[in-house]
Amino acid sequence: MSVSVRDVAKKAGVSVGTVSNVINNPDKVAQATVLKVQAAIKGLGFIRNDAARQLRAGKSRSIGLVVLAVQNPFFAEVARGAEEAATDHGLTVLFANSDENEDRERHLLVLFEEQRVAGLLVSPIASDLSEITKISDRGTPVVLVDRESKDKSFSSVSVDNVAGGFMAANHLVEIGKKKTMFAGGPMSIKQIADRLKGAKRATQGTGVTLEVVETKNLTVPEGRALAEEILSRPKKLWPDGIFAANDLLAFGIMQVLVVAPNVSIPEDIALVGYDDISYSSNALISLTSVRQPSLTIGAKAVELLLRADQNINEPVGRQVVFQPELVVRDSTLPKRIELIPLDHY
Amino acid sequence: MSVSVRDVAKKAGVSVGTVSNVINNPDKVAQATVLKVQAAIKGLGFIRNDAARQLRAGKSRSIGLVVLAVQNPFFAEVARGAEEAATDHGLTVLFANSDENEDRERHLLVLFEEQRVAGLLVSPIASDLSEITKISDRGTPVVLVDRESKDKSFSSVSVDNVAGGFMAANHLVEIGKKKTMFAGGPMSIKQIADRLKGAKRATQGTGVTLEVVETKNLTVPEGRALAEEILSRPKKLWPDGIFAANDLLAFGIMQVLVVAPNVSIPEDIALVGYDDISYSSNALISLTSVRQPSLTIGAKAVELLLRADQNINEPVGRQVVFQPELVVRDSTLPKRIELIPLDHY
DNA sequence: CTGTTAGCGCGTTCAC
DNA sequence: GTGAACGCGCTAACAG
Repeated sequence: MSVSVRDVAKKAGVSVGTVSNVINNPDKVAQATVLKVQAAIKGLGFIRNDAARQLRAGKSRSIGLVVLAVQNPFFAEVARGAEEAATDHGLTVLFANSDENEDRERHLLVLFEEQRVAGLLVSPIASDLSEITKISDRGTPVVLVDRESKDKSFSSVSVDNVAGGFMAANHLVEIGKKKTMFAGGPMSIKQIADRLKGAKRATQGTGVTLEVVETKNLTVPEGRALAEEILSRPKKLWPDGIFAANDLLAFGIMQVLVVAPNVSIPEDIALVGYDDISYSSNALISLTSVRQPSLTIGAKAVELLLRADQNINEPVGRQVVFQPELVVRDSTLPKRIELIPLDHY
Repeated sequence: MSVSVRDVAKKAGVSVGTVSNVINNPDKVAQATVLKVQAAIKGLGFIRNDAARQLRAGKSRSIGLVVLAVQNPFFAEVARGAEEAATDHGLTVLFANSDENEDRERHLLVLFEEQRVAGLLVSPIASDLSEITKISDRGTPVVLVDRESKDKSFSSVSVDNVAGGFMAANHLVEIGKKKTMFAGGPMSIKQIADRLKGAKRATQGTGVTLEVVETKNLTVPEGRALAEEILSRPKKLWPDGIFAANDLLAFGIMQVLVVAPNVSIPEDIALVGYDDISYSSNALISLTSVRQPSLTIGAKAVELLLRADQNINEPVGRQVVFQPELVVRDSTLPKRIELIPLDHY
């Protein structure tokens, strides 16, 4: 089979203990011996067996990340952030996709627990956290991502969607819009409902109206259908500012409005999206959007994980809630300093 | 620490061997004993230690996938395909991101090799495959993804970019276009150069001209700039069909053409993209594009991996080259049966 | 059918 | 600064 420390020891003419020390505590070994052993390692192509190492250590140096969908740009960035933070601590992040499937999620959690990962970052599907509670009780630190833990039994990192909704709608108010619209749905998704709540708060008592349109989903075609419905109304019933609950929806709306002969963005209708996915800055009319600090979320989650690890006796988790940020672009404010477009793909 | 088979054995009043058999060979154990042991496992919250299991087995049940960028929709789908195929064989896929960074790639490969993964799927950055050759020589099966192995020493799964380029350009010829344009770059990327080669082959000898514009990159802004350059020409110098080397570039072109007052798509200018990313079907004018069978690529890669595993003595790898597929939409053919839009995000 | 036991490859004692 | 021996948790082989 593959070469082991014993083979290396034999070739270098030393004992296995010395080989181990060369790898893990080079300071404790004479320089000449170190070189001899390293040469043997290279020559034999020795790769240490992590299973054996873990078995001895009792823990691995990887952390598991279970997300709903890797293709979602938000989670992709969270993963990136987590990866960077983990690397700083000598850890590696292993991704897995739950695909919004509870069985898959369960399976992956077991898998990671069997691997005795140093910690688990989870954006859970189910509202029922009992499985995850058990894992945590058994000693694997868990941090919830993009979701708060009601009973504070876990640490969590999330974003304030009410604040994000407020920012978006408030921006429309500030640029002088009077008849605004919130578009998004389904309202059963807590994040969406929160964004609406924020929007209502921003318009309340300002004399600005807020028409609420609940959509079936948050896709481009849905946005396009909505925009067509709006254009079919008499012009006096048009909103003058639309807050779409995510960027895809906003793109759909924009596509239709851009080619309509008698509408201009943002003069007639201003448009705000949510998520700030990379396409936002690349749209024909660059889209004002609410940006979630996804990289930071990932990094913070890792940090909480490590903290939990050191300080197991901490009775309750820390709930970190980030504030989103409004990124103003042409769809609400035409005259501005040109930003350098992001080169994503 | 965590509960072990010994604890379970004690609680169930049996020996560790029996516990192991209950987990791995339930048929060999009396029904009553099985139930007793399972109850103990549940009661104690026993989770088997995979490190120990692997140490014994010599191999893990996961396969490693190293891609250039998870956020790239193409790789995201390859990953999905690999995941599904792996699941069918009781394996799990662990992703990691090389981020187009050679050091990171090297690091990840070592990590996976230390884990003694059952196999490795890699879309390598460097043209130098010597590192990967070493890994393969040491016994970990490797399959190259989206890249052919020149010397046939590995198995690989890739897509025929020449054929894809041919399809795209040939489609423009078939719908009666006479002055076509290829846009894309840099040509140092082999995939792009191949697409151009195919496009040339399709136009050659047909009387249709092919103007080649090498772009700096494949982004939306680059496409927009190109479209503006075209519009600034006298109309007689406009191309009547454009083949963009990827969808993002095509979107940029489309955005500008759509709002230009004196151009209509596809009558004046038809547009073909490449990759068929999910946004393609959602564009204002849905985009004709060349689709790579990304799911299938991932699945096939896993299959080759398993085959290599069984049949180590096979001297050379199998090179599987898939043919892409042209998906015709409104940007080249306005009147067609309406397709149901994809609901991605 | 069940119990006992020997390693898998490594890191970590301790003696030297 | 070095080497020999033990054990992490599990599985497989064999003995009962």
